[in-house]
Amino acid sequence: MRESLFTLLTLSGEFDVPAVFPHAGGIEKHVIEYDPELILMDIDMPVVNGIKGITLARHANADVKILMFTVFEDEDKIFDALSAGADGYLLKNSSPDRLLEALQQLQKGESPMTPAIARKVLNYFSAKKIKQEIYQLTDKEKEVLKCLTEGLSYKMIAAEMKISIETVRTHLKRIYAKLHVSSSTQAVSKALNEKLV
Amino acid sequence: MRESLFTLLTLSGEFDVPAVFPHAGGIEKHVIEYDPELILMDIDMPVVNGIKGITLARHANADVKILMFTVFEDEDKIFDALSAGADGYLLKNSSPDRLLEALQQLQKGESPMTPAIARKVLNYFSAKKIKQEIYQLTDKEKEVLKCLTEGLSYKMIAAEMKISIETVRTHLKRIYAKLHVSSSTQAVSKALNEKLV
DNA sequence: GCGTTCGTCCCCCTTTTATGGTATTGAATA
DNA sequence: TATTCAATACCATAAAAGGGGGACGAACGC
Repeated sequence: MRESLFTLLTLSGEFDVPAVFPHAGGIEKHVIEYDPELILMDIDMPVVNGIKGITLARHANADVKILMFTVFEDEDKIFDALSAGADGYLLKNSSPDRLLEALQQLQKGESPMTPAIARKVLNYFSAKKIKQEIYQLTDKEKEVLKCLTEGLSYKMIAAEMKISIETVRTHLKRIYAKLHVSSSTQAVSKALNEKLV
Repeated sequence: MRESLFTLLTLSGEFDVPAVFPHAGGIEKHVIEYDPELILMDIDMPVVNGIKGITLARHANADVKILMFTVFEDEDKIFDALSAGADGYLLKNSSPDRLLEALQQLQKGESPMTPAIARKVLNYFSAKKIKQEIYQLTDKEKEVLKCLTEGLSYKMIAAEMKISIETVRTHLKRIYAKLHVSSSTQAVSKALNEKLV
């Protein structure tokens, strides 16, 4: 795989491949030594995996463009890679032309992504509004929950909403019951993770 | 613009364009009437804009695929559109071929995105790790904070980490000081919003 | 060797939350 | 009209969290 990528990129005449490695071990040194513009990174590698590799490479050079080129399309790995600072994410079933195009886009500061990956990323933004309904929170309950996620205490929520603290309590009880939680942190966590507010 | 898109799509022989509208007014009715598989949507339109249009269209048909095709590339509009449930986001400077390809990808359930848009979306994920450093949380503190964001009580965190509850309390005190907060909900809120864990 | 940070643990005391009740009002609705 | 439900409010008690302090060993750097 590494061989054929090296050949592809070199023969394209567009890129110069100064080095190729079987894993991300010592990547910090390598990045400093070769000072590449782009890095093509797999995820599942021995010694140091690609996710960790991103972090390490970023540490050595904050500007180097890193393209994930891997077979993994499970959300965990994608989000881990993107969170670690990957600049693009292409699945290995992409065509050689697409890969070359992606590398050029990276040079322009853009972020090439396989549409299937983009799909998962977008789901992160939209999937929320659906769940919002299933808990059947009333408007007031949502308002209280929103205050809670902003870190307000019962007392502050009461002042903010101009209601008694006892009412805040009552709302919270019902919110907890509806969300099936039993503490403010759980409620905030659920609210933020599922974008209920 | 609408004319030429209609012509392009029709002549491609791949798509059938049942209707074209100058704005998103009455889109719910239109969606129900024509029951389209795909919708190509602009943002800046009179009467009802494209963002609102997404919400309305989704309301009429939760499964219809919506592709934003617009000149806007400011983050607000992008995130509003994606949050509202857009399935893809192409800039109008894309080639006709790219547009046709994008529509086909939509049919497959994928999410075509102009790499420049993807860039902004990715920034959302990675911009965080920067902040993660400024609070200078230690590894243990991060671990405690993570547990807290998962809704665990002090007692449960202590059990989970196999340390005394007093140690948990100490960690929390230091975390609160570093994050400049004074309650668990504030800490969880900050941690989740700024992706500290 | 000395200071610092980290991780660990303990005490005391106050405030806040959580849980379980009960109850009144008004609006919507069957 | 009777019923349901959302929103309001109160009480009591138990549990949890927050804020102040102090202590100690290990690791690290200077």
